[in-house]
Amino acid sequence: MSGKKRLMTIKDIALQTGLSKGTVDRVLHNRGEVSKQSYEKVMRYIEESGYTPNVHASLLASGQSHRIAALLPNHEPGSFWELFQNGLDKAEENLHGLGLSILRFGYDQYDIDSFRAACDELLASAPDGVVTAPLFLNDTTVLARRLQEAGIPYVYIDSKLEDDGYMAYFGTARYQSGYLCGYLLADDRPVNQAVIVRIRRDKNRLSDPTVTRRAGFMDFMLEYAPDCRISNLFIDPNDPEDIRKELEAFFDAHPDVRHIAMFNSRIHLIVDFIERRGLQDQCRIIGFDNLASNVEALKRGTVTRLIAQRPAEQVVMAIQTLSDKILFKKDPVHRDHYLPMDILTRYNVDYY
Amino acid sequence: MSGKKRLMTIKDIALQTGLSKGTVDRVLHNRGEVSKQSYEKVMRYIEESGYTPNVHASLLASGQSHRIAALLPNHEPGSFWELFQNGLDKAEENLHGLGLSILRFGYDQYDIDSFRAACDELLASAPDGVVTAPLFLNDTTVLARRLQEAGIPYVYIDSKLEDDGYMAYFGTARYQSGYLCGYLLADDRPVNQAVIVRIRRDKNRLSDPTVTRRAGFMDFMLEYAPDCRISNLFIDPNDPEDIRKELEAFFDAHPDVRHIAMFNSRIHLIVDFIERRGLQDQCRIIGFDNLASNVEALKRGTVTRLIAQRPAEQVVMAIQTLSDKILFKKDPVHRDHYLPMDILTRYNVDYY
DNA sequence: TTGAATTCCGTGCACGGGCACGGAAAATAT
DNA sequence: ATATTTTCCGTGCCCGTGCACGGAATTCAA
Repeated sequence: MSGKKRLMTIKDIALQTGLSKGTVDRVLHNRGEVSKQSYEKVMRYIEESGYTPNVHASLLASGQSHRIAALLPNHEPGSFWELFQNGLDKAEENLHGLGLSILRFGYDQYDIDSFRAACDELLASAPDGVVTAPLFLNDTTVLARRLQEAGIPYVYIDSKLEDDGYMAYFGTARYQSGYLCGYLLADDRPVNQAVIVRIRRDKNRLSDPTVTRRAGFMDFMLEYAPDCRISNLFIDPNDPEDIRKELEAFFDAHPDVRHIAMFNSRIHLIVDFIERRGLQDQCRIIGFDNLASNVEALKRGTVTRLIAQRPAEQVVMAIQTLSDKILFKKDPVHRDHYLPMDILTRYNVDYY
Repeated sequence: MSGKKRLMTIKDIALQTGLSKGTVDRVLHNRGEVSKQSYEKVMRYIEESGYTPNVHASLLASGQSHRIAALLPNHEPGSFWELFQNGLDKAEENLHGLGLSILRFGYDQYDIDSFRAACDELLASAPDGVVTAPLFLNDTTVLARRLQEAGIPYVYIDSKLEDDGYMAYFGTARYQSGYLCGYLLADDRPVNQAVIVRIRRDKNRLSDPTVTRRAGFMDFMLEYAPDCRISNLFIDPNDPEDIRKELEAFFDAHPDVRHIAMFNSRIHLIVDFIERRGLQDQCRIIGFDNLASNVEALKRGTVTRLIAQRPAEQVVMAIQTLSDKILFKKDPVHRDHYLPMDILTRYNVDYY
């Protein structure tokens, strides 16, 4: 039922080289206090015998439980960040029993002080690895520097900073996702008018992930439908009445617009209006991210396509990368990982 | 750097219950020779303390290296089955050092004798788990029975048999993928004529994975475009001349057909003809699976959409499931796993 | 030449759990 | 009552690696 092939051990190496396992161990871990000839004898034997240390024994002997910290915005139910929490849950399952646990640190994504507090908490907990999504650019840079100083590996998800110390990044290609959005919106048909619905922002210090998408979108349209008139419509996500009024005003003024795109995860905010006005069968509407409310609208047919970016998978892969590093000292082959942009329709969304 | 929180051990349980670790161990493994009251005392304590055995210690003490067998058709370069081999390679990385290895058994998918020989080889190697894609239905059933008798867990990928013994299945929903194919082909536009390109088969004993897809496709068309005339065109995949002739004859007879679908992975077989005839900009062509040659045609714009079914991921997840079972005795929560049907366009295919 | 510092290396315990062995206590037989 | 079986349980070694400790061999200083 189990393997006949007993793997090579440190003791075997010791026997073969005429040294003790203590010495072999010092060689394996570059811990010095070994003569040059002993060092080379061991190294040579290891090379040609292809010895691999037994992970279980190693972990058992050296490790207690390690901890990975996740620093993400608080996840209101049905929000974008909740999708990431699902990934955390899934990742935790796999870690269970490997002596790894996850510490979660949350903050209010609109309150920079709460973010700073969370950073302090995180550092105080002295984790063995960190996964985070950079929202506050400056303060995340500060955090990154402090993590580097402490020698704690950290992984970015969703978006990344260009500091030089992060171990890996998992996310999607922003520009290309906007380009794709244009492709799906136009869909090989002529488009004369389109509208982009945007969030009205007070100039806070948050990075705006949609600018790059918008750029990709505009470039596609420039190339494919240079004469298309593209309007920008601003709404307040927290004020349904404002949303209704803005949309109403817009569609009264532009009754022929049949193409709508939104570059954040809030496409669900406009479906109510669309359905009430009876536009759902005539409009082509593209949004991002598979929030429950977005998916509902997609299945009803009001939203035409959703572009999703595998948030849970980002988290799972990030944690996987960290645990490889922490437990097995394995470094990732690539640093930047651009995950697929999934195209969701009403007929395949159930399988995501 | 590492955890303060020392996890609970068997010794702790022994101390708390006033028994020895030997007894606790007997309880944990249902090995009998324990009085009812001792058994319950231990069980109760375990319940309320949430004890989890240390996987590493357990594996170190009990296990040598285990092996997982993969039984798949030989993978000619650029073929459908090569995508699965990529998954095997990826899975092998993760297993390295966990005391798990993969044994690969190949066979000629058109030669049932080679399949039988591979089965015998596989069984002779006495693996701890098996992953396979059922092509020869009857003979896979035989294999399944023999594996059950030997107590070896096995996982299906790509498609599954309805025997009761498999541990898990990873694949896509066939019918729905065909339905989706129809949706993408019609794409909210009226369709009067369409053609399905099929492989001319001699009646061999292979299961035909495309029948179910075809059913889904037809049902979609029936609902959405009941008046559409759908032709079936048969080609010999190994005879380029035959392909050319058949297509030519068809399009001479039906010059207005602009919608083409193919339910196997061979859509690349027809792109040559399409491009030579200059139809690429007028046709809507939907195919399956991201073979290199298919992806090329997609990026050139000849193929409109590809529906892919994550073959590598199927393998990775199957092996993951098996190793969880073998190493940690963890059973999968669900048995059947329907993976997403990815919609590939020229603008997102690079990220898969 | 002797003592001290340095370099190098072997021994042995620990990690947490699996499991064989043997022995004490209880139950049954004689 | 003792002998014999059965039931139950504790002890101790093993898995392969990490690492502290102490000691031998060598070098250097005096």
